[in-house]
Order: sequence, then C-alpha cells, then structure tokens
Amino acid sequence: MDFRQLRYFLAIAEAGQITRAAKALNMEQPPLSRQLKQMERELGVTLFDRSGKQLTLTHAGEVLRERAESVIRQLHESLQEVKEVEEGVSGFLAIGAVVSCVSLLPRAIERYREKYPQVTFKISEGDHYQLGEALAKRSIELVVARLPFEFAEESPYEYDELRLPSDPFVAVIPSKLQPDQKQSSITLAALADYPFLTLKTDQTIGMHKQVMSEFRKSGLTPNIICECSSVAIILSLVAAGIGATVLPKSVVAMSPIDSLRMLRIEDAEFQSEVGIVWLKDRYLSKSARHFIEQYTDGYE
Amino acid sequence: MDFRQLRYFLAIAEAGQITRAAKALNMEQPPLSRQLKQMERELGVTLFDRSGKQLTLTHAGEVLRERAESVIRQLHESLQEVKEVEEGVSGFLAIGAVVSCVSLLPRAIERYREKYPQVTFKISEGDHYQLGEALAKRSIELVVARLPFEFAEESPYEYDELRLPSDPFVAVIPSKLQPDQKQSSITLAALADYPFLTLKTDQTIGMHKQVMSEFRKSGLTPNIICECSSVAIILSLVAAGIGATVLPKSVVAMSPIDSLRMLRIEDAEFQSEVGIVWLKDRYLSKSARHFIEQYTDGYE
DNA sequence: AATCGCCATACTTTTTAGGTATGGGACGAA
DNA sequence: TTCGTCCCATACCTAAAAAGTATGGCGATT
Repeated sequence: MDFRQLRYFLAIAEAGQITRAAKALNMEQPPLSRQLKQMERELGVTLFDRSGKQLTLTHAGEVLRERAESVIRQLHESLQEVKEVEEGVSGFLAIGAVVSCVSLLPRAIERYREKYPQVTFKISEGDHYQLGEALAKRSIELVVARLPFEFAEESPYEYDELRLPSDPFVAVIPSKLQPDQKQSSITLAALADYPFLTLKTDQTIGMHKQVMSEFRKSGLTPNIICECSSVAIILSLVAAGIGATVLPKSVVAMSPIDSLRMLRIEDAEFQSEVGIVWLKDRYLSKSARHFIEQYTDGYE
Repeated sequence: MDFRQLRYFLAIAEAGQITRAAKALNMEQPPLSRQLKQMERELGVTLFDRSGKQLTLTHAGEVLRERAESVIRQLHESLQEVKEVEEGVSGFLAIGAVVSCVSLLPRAIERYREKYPQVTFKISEGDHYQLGEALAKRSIELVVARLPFEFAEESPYEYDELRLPSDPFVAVIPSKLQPDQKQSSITLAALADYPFLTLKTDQTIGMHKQVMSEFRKSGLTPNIICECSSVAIILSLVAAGIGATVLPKSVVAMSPIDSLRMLRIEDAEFQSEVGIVWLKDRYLSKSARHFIEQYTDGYE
C-alpha cells in the first residue's frame, strides 16, 4: 500500500467513477482500474460496490476514505514541517554559552526571533569543557564563548569561529571601598591593592590567565583571595565589599548593582575576545546558520 | 514521497547506518543509499549528518522521524480497521424490518453480538414499500419481512431471500369476550362471529389478503370493522374489547396483555412465511452475510 | 435496436526500484 | 605511516511494476 494508491482511491471515491477520476489524475482509465483492483486484493476488501451504474463505497470503503484523508493530510503537514525546519523558519536551535557571555545572548535572540518567530531555543550554560563535549555530542550546535575556545585536551575536533566585537575588561570594586566617588577609571596598580577575586575553575582558566598576564606586564601581582566559579558569586562578593575583580564589561553591565562600581582600567587596554564557535566540517542546521548571519549582517 | 521511503528512512535512523539498515530490510546497501538521497532531494532537506562515522539525524531528520512513525502507525491502524470492517467484526449493519417481524430481531441480534461485539446496528422499521426503497437506496442491506416481499410496482429490483421458520397465525380475542376461559383454540367460524380487525394499509396488504383467503376457503366472511396500520393499535383495540383479529403468533407473544387471549385456530393450519430479504446481485457486506449465517447456522 | 458511457482485460512501453561491481574516505591497529 | 576494515557513493545492469494503447462487454438511455 502506498500513498499513490490512497490518492487514487480518494479520487475515485470523489468522482464516483473511475473514468472521471482518471481524467482528474491526468492518467488513463485502465491503469487506475488496475490499481484499484490491486488495492482491493491487497487489503482483501471490496471497496466499491460496482453493481449499480455508479460506483458506491462499501462500508469498508467509507472507513478507508475517512482514514486515508486523515493520513494523507498528516503526511503533507509533516513534510511541510520538515521543510520549514530545514529552512530554519521552524524547529529549534540549541546553543551553549559560557557564563561570562550569557549577556550577549538576549539581544541576538531577540533579533533572531523577529525574523524567525517559529524557532525556539535551547540554551545551555557551562564552561568550555562542558560545551565542547556538548558540541561533540551534537546536543548543541553553537557556542558563544571567550576566544580562544578551550577544547578538552586531546580533543580531535576543530572548530570554526566568528569573532564578535571584543569586550573590554573593566575593574569592579565595591562602592564603599572606592576612594573618590567621582572617579570613573582606575590604574592597574591601584586595583592590585584590593583583595582580588578571580573567575576560575579547574576546567576554564583562560580569562584568569589573560587578566593575570596583564597584571604581570606591569610587574604587579594581585592578592587573590578567592577563585570563583560563577559570575553571580563573584559579583555578590564584590558587592559585599570582600574585594575587587576584573571582568568583561558586558558581564558587569548586565547586572547593575548599587553597591559596586565599574571602572575603566586606565593603563591597560586589554579586551576579551568573544566569538561564536562551531565544529568544523560538520552539518550546521539552517537555524544555526541564520543565527550566525544575525551577527555577520549586524557588524560587518 | 512513498511509504516505502518512510520505512527506509526509519530503518536508517534506527540503525544509525545504511549498511545495517539495508540488512534489516533484506536489501542491498546501494539502493537504500539511493532512496535516502532521492528522498532528501525531493524534500530539499538534509536528513542525516554524514560527516562523522555514524550517521546522525539533523533537526529536520528528527522531526521527520517522529512524524513518519506516527503517520505509518496511523496507516497501519487504518488498514487494520478497514479489514475488520470487511470481515464483519467491526462497523455497522443497517437492517429493516416490518412491524410484524420486529419481534424476531432481538434474539438474532443478541446472538450476533456475542460473536461480533464490535458491530453496531441501525434498525429501521417500516412497511414493505418503504423498506424496498431503503434497500434500493442502500440505506439498509437486509429486511426481515413477511413473504412474499412486496416491492413497489414497476420496481426493477429482484431479491434473494432466506426463509425463516414460519409463524403460525393465531386468533386474538378480548378476554372478556371469550366464552370458555379454559379454551385454548377456536374455529374459524367462531372467530368470524367477532367484529374483525385487520392489519392493512394502502401499501401493504399481503397479510390481510392471506387471512381473508383463509376465511374464504371455509365460506366465511369476517365482519371487518377496522383496518389498522400498526400492531400496537390493533392489539390495544382487541384488548379494549372492540373485536378480534388474526395475527402471527410471534407478534402477539411479544406483548402479553392480560385483557386479551391468544387462541390456536383449530380448523386452518395457515402460517405466515417470514424471511430475510436482500437485493439480488448486489454487494452485501460481511456483516450482513454474517447476520444471515446466524439464521442458517441456527436452523438448517 | 442502436448508441453511448463506463469498466475490464490483454498486450506493449516506460519508468522505477533493486542488484552487482567497484572505488574512495574515515577510522583503528600494527 | 601504512594497511586493513568498514561504510558510503557511483556507475551500470536487471527486474519489477506502473502507465499507455487497443479492444470487448455490459448496462443504461433514446
């Protein structure tokens, strides 16, 4: 039994005769007769009562008609949906982001959804190691992360990337420990006097290294009193007056808290490179490609 | 798009590779490869990510997988249902019966439903004329009626019949007009003394004729005071003491009323032939054939 | 009775699916 | 690195199935 035969059957049922149905199907009458007969033989069922002048459906025929219509409609809808998924106007897009880049997502997603409102998102948050695994497992397609993306060691994967506008590092200090409330910038040296908090885990030390190397360039060594695994923790510690830290501007801008100050770093123009990362030479869904285009269109 | 292709696709998705799927499908790998490719081309969609060692579904592929499973399952259920309808284990059976035969239905339907509990009934009641029309229109398939079945004049239809055990005519008289309460039979002559009620309409006069001819054989002419169109009316008139009548035994047995007596007619063994009637050379559903078998098995 | 419309059958052509042979790319072991 | 293995893709051939053509029969209509 195949779809063609179902369509034939429905055409015959509608026309009430084979000849006219054949015309409607742009074919000749004998093949259609044969297909109907074969269908009846396969099913072991009489679908039409041929004794009268007009072909009329038997009970079984009526049941088949209803069912066939439903099945064919469902098939068409399904295929339509599949096509739309491919075109990226439907379906879902699974992406990941490192904690410090989560703030870059909302605007992009907002813009994306204006264009493709049917696409839903699945967003995972994690460190580079976890996200690398997720990419490999294909549970996510894209990662928004600080560059360079740190795959697990010995990972066989390569990645492509799209660099996004880089994000300057800023100093974050507790309001109550700020000497001059009008100040909007600070020197590395002044910053190094604060007890220092840093964002670092066993798996992800990229940002930590970058910041430390900046201090080292100026011959400074911050007094690290805490390694934190999340932005939320580090900001709450700063807000509580425990110490100061250095973070990408976007991260801090995301959660404005009265009790902390964000200051430009005067004597070091160092920035965090941010980018979208995906596996090289692998299938990328249309949705994912559209998401990437979202950024290239906006910035290039 | 074809069911075959959907099944192929599902097999590949399940196996995770084409070669193994081909084995499972009892076919070679190249044709399967080709079908998959053709399917992707038709849909304009990439269904599998081939870059890795293992084929993995793309989003579109996942969507198709879900949908295809559902569609195929639906199709199978539908075909199953159609077959069951044909086998007469499901669906419905539309039959008709003349008023005087309604009493023969309950037991047959009961027996039938023991065997085919999924079959539902549509029962119409009417006179021969109406039922003949219904047969012609195919709104019913069988009729249970007194024989011979009286088609409308000029009707082009022929019918087949199955004779059922015939039903002896009995006299029905009001209790209060019965001379001897112990009596269980009556002669035609005695009966002819009662005011007579008869079941007769413009369309159906078969039974009336039969009863009258029986009286005539004995040189008697009943005094007909009322022609009634329904059993209910005639019995209530008898019960009220208006007069007597002659009816098939089964009709009277169906509604035992204290105020009337059913007596065997001593000097005339005449019976009402009863049968199932259907159009000759027309499609008869399995359900209908089973219904007929119900009687042949039981009585022959 | 003759004609028309419709279905069925026999036969032919065309299309399409399936099979065989073979080569290339990826992965793993030596 | 190289070789062997596994898997997919392509080219080519065969087989099956569907569509087309011609024609005959049956019932309904005039």
